[in-house]
Amino acid sequence: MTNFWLMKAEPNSRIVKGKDVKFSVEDFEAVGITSWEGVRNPEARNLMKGMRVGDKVLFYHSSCKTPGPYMHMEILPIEAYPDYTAWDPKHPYYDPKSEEANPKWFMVDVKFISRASHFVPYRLLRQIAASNVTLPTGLEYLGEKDARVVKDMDLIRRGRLSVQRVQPEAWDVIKRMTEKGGWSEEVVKGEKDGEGRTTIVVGVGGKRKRENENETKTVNGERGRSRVKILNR
DNA sequence: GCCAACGTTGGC
DNA sequence: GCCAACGTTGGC
Repeated sequence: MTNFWLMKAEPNSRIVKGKDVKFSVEDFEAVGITSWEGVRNPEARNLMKGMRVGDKVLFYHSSCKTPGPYMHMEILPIEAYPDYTAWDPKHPYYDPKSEEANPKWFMVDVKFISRASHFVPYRLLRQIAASNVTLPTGLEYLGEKDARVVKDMDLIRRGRLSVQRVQPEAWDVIKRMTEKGGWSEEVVKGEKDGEGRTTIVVGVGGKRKRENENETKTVNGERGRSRVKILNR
């Protein structure tokens, strides 16, 4: 049975021990196949150990201007194997506690399959998770159940793990969103208003300039208790 | 740069 | 085994 996952990578340059740890969706597409080294969290490692041939994975852009998942990559026919970068003192991912005789960290190989037609911003997923009744304009093809599925994602509930399990229902929602879109990618951005709340502007069909086709939604800044207020303008 | 969430470390 | 201090993650 196919299982679904999410794995995070950083698309922006960041120098660790003189080496750039950047790995964007463009980098991934260019290289095609890569080992997923550098995971240094026990829970994330254990999840990788449970990955099987053909499992599907969302490739997630993290620590960047517009974070979010891309479709999709696949686990190659090989079990998790020791992450040898942990043994190299000069490597950014060196961990003196991992010995060759008794490796602490493991990795899998993944293959690039395809990029999303519509990139799904994390902020949009948060907005969907926060909207109890009204889904953002342009996303009418999603139902209340879909919103609940998004709300239940580890990505929303926990956030901080770099390898996560994705429920089949959540995979289905993300997949539909990447196929259908309905929002304007360059427009989905968070802005603080005067009261410190985050304002999320969702453009419809890329018509950002036509004011009356847009809605402005204000999400209460408090974590975990988001409320959506529609301020038509 | 800020900071909340959460994991790890180490003294006891 | 407790828990305070500290470090990391990652969206904002």
